[in-house]
Amino acid sequence: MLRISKLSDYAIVLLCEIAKAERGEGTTARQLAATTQIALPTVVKLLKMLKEDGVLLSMQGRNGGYRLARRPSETNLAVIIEAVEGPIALTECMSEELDCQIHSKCNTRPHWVHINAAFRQALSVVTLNDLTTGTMPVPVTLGGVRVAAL
Amino acid sequence: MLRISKLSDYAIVLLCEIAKAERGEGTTARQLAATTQIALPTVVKLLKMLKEDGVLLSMQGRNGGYRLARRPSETNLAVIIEAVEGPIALTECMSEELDCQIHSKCNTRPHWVHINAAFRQALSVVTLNDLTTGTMPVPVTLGGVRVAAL
DNA sequence: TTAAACAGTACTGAATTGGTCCCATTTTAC
DNA sequence: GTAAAATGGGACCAATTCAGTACTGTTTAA
Ligand code: FES
Ligand code: FES
Repeated sequence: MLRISKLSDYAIVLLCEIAKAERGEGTTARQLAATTQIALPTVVKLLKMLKEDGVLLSMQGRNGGYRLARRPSETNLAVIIEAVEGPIALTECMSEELDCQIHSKCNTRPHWVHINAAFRQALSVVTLNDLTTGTMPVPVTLGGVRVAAL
Repeated sequence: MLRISKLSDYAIVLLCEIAKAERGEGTTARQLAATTQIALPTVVKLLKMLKEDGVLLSMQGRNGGYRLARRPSETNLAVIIEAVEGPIALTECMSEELDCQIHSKCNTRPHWVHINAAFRQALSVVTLNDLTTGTMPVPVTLGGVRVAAL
């Protein structure tokens, strides 16, 4: 099927919510669970991951909570998805130094490197700011031909 | 992890092999299993899928086998992957008409449509011909900035 | 001192994926 | 005419990955 995981999807929703609340102050896991309808344990798990990867900052203790580590305009989808799912590597041989005996003399690898980069770039141009304010997508061209559908 | 499935990877390998053998004539599942080292039942399964989606033509009977339905230069990665994994839909709501209650007022959808299109395009510019002859990737630009890494 | 928050880790059940098996049908060689 | 070699079409099982839960500890401020 080739889709991003549910957890990544949730993470994006959570971060949008945090970005909105940012006008005031930090947000707690409990509040986020309430407003997004995502189960609290799941919210907690995701916020931990995002913190770990430097997307969020956390404050412990009584009046603690989470805040964005960077501005909404500097927090993009590629970073978010990588925080939840790990590095974007469309094929096995892109992430690990595997043997790859099947591809006899690998003509395919350079193409995958390229596809991988294009995909990551497409993700990275979309920021939290775009998602919360409704900015339109950046035009994309491939081989000189405009791509962006719709 | 966000990667294409092993089966898609195998399918690409198989098709490269068929494309190479095409100089002569069609190829059988048994031959492909032998040359690619992929287990015969798996090869059979994949060839069926590719046939079903119109990527391959099949001939039954004693001297039967498989051939490409179109020229190598007209058979691209997007089509191959879609034959094996189904339509490219990075988020759930892109394929099914689901309710999507979580995203309050969906600002995200247009961006996903865009990312999806960019990704599919990146896949579709790579053809079997490129993979077997070692053509270099087409340049990609995003918002005017050249992307293609390496 | 206590309550509310994050930190870390381990575990379980569900869903998807990868891989196998079986039998039917078609075609050709002998 | 018959047997062999190929595809056609299911159903099926095993292994991995993913999603979700639970528990226990640490920090901070009222
Ligand atoms: S896929 Fe890794 S070398 Fe070909
Ligand atoms: S993701 Fe489907 S409408 Fe937002």
